[in-house]
Amino acid sequence: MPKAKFEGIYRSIKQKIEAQDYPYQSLLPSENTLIAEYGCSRNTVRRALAELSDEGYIQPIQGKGVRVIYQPVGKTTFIIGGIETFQETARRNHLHAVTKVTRFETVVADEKFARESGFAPGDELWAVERVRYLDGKALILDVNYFLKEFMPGLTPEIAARSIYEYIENELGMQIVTSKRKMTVERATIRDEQRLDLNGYDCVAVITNHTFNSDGLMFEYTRSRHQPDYFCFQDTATRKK
Amino acid sequence: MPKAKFEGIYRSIKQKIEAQDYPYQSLLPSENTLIAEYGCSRNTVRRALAELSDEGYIQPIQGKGVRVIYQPVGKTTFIIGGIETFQETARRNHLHAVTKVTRFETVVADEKFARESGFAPGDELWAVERVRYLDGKALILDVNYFLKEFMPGLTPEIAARSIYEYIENELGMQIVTSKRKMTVERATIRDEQRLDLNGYDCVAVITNHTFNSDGLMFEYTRSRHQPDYFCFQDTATRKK
DNA sequence: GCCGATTTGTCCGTATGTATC
DNA sequence: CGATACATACGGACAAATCGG
Repeated sequence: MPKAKFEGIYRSIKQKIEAQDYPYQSLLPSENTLIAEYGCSRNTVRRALAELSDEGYIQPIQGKGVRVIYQPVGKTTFIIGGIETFQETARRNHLHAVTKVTRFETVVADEKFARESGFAPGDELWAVERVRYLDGKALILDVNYFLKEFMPGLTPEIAARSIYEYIENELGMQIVTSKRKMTVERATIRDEQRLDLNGYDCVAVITNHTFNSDGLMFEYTRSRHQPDYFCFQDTATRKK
Repeated sequence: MPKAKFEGIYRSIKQKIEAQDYPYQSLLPSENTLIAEYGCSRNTVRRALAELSDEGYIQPIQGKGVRVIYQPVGKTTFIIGGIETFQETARRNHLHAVTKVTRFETVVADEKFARESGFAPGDELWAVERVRYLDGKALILDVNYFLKEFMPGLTPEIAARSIYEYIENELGMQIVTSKRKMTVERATIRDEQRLDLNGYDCVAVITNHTFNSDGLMFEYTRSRHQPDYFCFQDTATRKK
């Protein structure tokens, strides 16, 4: 059940677009029509539309209407967008997921690592290395660093299950913002040892800074992906 | 000069954050303070803040304030984010850019290509292949398809300069939304012929669907990047 | 633990500007 | 030119979260 009104409207319209009830290239009902339909103010409708516009579902055209630009994606694509846990991603793609913890220890950030990661020198961190398997193939090598102070009770067993679930359900901490960088790097010896590289000499690397609901960075992660199952989606809008 | 009021406020605050006038981890002045400072309504301030939040500059905390989570990026990073022309990217990174057109012809979308690209079967398209050089190294192989009907006057000379400039300045057409997919693919024979791969056997591939201000898809592009200078940035916020 | 002040989150109604047809 | 549709802006109201006394 959506808490906010605009969210319900957002979901309703989104669903109709995905069901192609509002088909690709068609114009949505006008804002005034939607106001009448949902019994709300103009601002509330516009808020829902803004969200859909951000996600690349629609594009408003001043004086004309709101065009649907959503097209259903091919079912084979493996999407790593938004902030999603490994488990969520696996489930959505109907794949069997296994996680193996290959390192679990405490480290202290030195000057150099602080600059790289964004932590402060002297911060005590959990260093966790995990290999992710999908359908028996080792595809992702994750190296996470967590501020120890925020999760003193972390264990290898939790790391093998889902750290995010632990953070959100056990600790009641909310993950809000995630800043990511995507690059391609040559595979290291360690990549070759840990991953099924399938002949590739490169990996896709996602570097991640995660902030909790207090605006504090508590996680720094580098994920190294075997290229076959890696896909990253994005929508950008150009500033006027 | 910003047309809209909220945009001026957005830029002002953004600048202060980048100058670390509002430093990392600090709280912004409260909305009421900003209202007084900029002489505007609450909605207008909030609109500016929403934009900054989307871009990962700030994170609002209900009941507490708005935390700055922006940290200046290292100067070596080469960012290909937003919708930016090749020239804009080169200029921002102080690199000398050259473009060579290696293919320029008309094609008609068949059934298969229509499914891949999102064009309609039978659409007449410009097919343009270009190699991008930065500081003398061939780093990017672009293959663009444009709806011919929208740009009948396209020439190889324009393609060698800047097609986006032509579209926006000459044709007065506005580019609004761009949907992108990022993957990593094994380098092809053609990649090896055209690019300075520096020993890599992979390329980063960005697949792009571009919509104009009428919400019509008029461009489909696949850009193949040599890994060394490739970086893609993104900010995600988790839904409640 | 409670209360009140502060701060952000949501929603409403209205007015005016601008682009399209 | 007028009607319609989206864009911007204002002001007000109440809810929800935080924090200090």
